[in-house]
Formats: sequence, structure tokens, C-alpha cells
Amino acid sequence: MKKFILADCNNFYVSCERVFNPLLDKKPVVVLSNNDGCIVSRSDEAKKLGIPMGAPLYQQKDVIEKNKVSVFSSNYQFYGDMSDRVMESLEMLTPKLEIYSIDEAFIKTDSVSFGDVFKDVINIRKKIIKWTGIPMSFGIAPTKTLSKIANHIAKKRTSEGVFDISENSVADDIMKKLPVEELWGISNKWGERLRHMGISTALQLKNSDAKFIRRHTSVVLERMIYELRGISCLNIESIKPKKNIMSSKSFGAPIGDIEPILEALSSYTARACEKLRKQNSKAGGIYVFIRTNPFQQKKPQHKNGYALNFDLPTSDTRSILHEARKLMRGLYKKGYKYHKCGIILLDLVPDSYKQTHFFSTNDSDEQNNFMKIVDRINNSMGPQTLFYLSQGIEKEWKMRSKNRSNRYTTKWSELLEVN
DNA sequence: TCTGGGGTCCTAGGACCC
DNA sequence: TCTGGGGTCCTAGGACCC
Repeated sequence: MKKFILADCNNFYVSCERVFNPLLDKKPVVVLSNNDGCIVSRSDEAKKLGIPMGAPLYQQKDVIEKNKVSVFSSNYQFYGDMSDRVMESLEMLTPKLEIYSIDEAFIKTDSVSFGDVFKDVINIRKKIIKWTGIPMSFGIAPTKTLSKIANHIAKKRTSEGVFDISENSVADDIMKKLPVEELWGISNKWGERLRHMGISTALQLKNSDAKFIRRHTSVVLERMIYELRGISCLNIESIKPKKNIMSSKSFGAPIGDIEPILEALSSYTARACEKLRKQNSKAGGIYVFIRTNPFQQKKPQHKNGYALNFDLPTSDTRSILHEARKLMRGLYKKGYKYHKCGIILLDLVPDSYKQTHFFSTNDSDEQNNFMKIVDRINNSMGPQTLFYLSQGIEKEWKMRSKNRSNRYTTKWSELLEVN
């Protein structure tokens, strides 16, 4: 019998912080998004205080101060490295793995007996904690969608962190009480439409007419119905190169002048190009955008974006920088306080892709070698060892990050000290 | 004062062709 | 007074995820 298992790290960013700082155990802890804007990870204790997921930090100041909640700025270098450790461990212990996000992976197994899978998973969970320090939950089911539900139950209702929802009656019992919006792939908007159609629980969706739903909504929901019935429509996906690569950030403070905006854009562009070369791709075009703060509707609003296709796909930071900055000069308007800008690399192709352009005189080998050297230096000596002057040196646009923990696992200078 | 960043997939509708 | 129909491809935008 084929099974899907969803393995999910509990409160991942908080758990990472706790690995190197055990004093945080059993205490309320939250981790913030970029720019210290929103709360994106909460310990169980913080959840109990009623701090919602995604809430802006400033709205929770009172409850945080009153309850002495520990607050951390995001530390993605650190979390990314911890994620690698967890995923590599899972890969060693399981037959087939799809890494779905920084803290989640689907496992597919063809094991025969139900009892064995459960016991195996309990053991896997123990090993991951021992090797990495990160607690995980596992949901076992005949389809991906059901494994999501099982995982949810594993987190909420079990002490061993593993739940199997393969038994039909068990599944129905749980789905009867599960609001339709809590399903993987359904959110407020769709939930509302379904409720208008008289469907408010997962069980009702499972038992509704798939063809009717397809006609009135979309193929996505039709597939979901089959998945809820235990008929697998979504398989394990192998690692694919990204189709788009984005880099964007809101500024540490609103900016009116174009120069710092161009610097910020240059930095994001350099970052995006690094990611591009890391997955051995070239970009066929770019989209550059800029906007004011949409939360401040009383102030003048401006939002603009523009796409450009290259003559030939490229991964050379220098030429992409040049085009991106040119686009930005066209997008920017004087008189606004801008809040965020960014770039998306589009139409990615493998870098082996060669097509000579009739008028092109580019020596692309020379370009590739130059970029390879830059990447190698930055990889071995640390990010930003080499950077482009257009990224600026003062960096007044730089994001806020008041309470970042050490990059314990990726920086020699920030190793944990034991006294 | 302060509201994340980075992705994917699907659909509708326009452009274009014969 | 009358002005085709059917197919494909592409793009923008919506919705969703973590």
C-alpha cells in the first residue's frame, strides 16, 4: 500500500533559535519577518497567549512586554542551514523525498503493512531530534492532501507527533469537524464560495459531486475531492529548477530619492543573479517594480512595474544590473516616499542553452568565467566580499533587524561560545 | 514610527491565424 | 440590412502556499 507522509518541523524558526539557546525552552518566543515587520513563527507558549500568525509586531507590543516574550529578528542564513540538516537527515532515512518548503517535506513509501510505517516514522522522528535538535510532526495517509490533515492532528492531539489517517472511518470523523478553509489549498476566498454552495466542512466537500464542483469552480477543487476520498492525484515531485527568481525587500525607512533606490535594486539584482547561476540557469527577461507603502493610504500612492525581454538569455550580473537600473529610472517618479522595490528574473532557461544572436558580439565565455570567479570568492569568503559599486556603501535603505541571533552554523565569528 | 519575501498553478481573454 | 467560426498561443492577474 502506497503512503504519503508529510513531515513538518514544529514552529521551525523558533525551534532553530532554541537549539542554540536552551534557556528559551518552555518560554514564549516569536520570530519576525524581514524588517522586523510581522510575527512569522511562534512557540506553543506564544500561541497560547493569543498572538496570531502574521500579525504586525507593533500591534502585539503590549502582550509581548507583559509576558516577557522573547523576540528574534529573522536569521535566514541560520534557518536555511538548519533546514539543510533536517532535509539531509530525512533523505538518509526515507526512500523518496520531496522538499516542499524550508520546513516541510513529503515522503512516499510503498511499505506493505500499516503498523510498520507507523513504527518506522516514530523512529525517524526520534533520530531527527537527536541529530538536529528540531522536533517534527508526521502525518501518514494515502494522499498528499490527507497527509496534511493527518499532520495537523499529529501536532494538535498526539504526544508522539505521528498520526495515521488511512482508516476511512477515522478520516471521516476528523473531516466532519474540519472547516473547509483549513484544507491545504483552500483559503478565505474559496471557503466563502464553497459555503455559499452549502459546503462548510471537509467531509461535505469530500462527498460532493466532483463534476459539479469542477464546472462551478476549477480543476483544483475537483482534484482535491478525489484526494480527500483517498484517490491520489498529486505525486511526489522531483526537484525542478525554478521558473522565476525574485528578489525584493521593503526598505528600512521610506525613501524619496532615486539614488538609494537604485542601490537597493542593485543589491537585490546581484542577489537574484547569484541564485540564478546557482541553479545553472539564464534569464530571458526581467520585471522590475517599485511601490509606496500600501498601508498608508493617506499618503500619496504610486506603484509601477515594467518587463523587458533580452535579446539573448544571460546570467551576467553586470548586464542585468545595467538593464534593471535603466528600467527603474523610467518607473521612478519624484515626490513619492517609496517603500519597496524588487526584480523578478523571467523565462529561465538552462545555461547550457546556446543560441547565437545574429547581431550579437558578446563573448559569453568571458562573461561566464568572470561571474564564476566572483561567485567562488563570495562563496568561500562570505557573501558580499565582492560587490558592485552600484549597490552603494552607506546603504540607508537597509532593512531593520534589531534582534538577530548569531549565525551559529554558518559564520566562524558567530559560533556558540561555551564558558 | 512600525504591516515579509518568494514561489507555483490556473483561468480568462486578447491576439492572431486560416 | 447584412459583417464567420474555430483553433492556438501568450499574458496578466488571481488565488493559494509556506
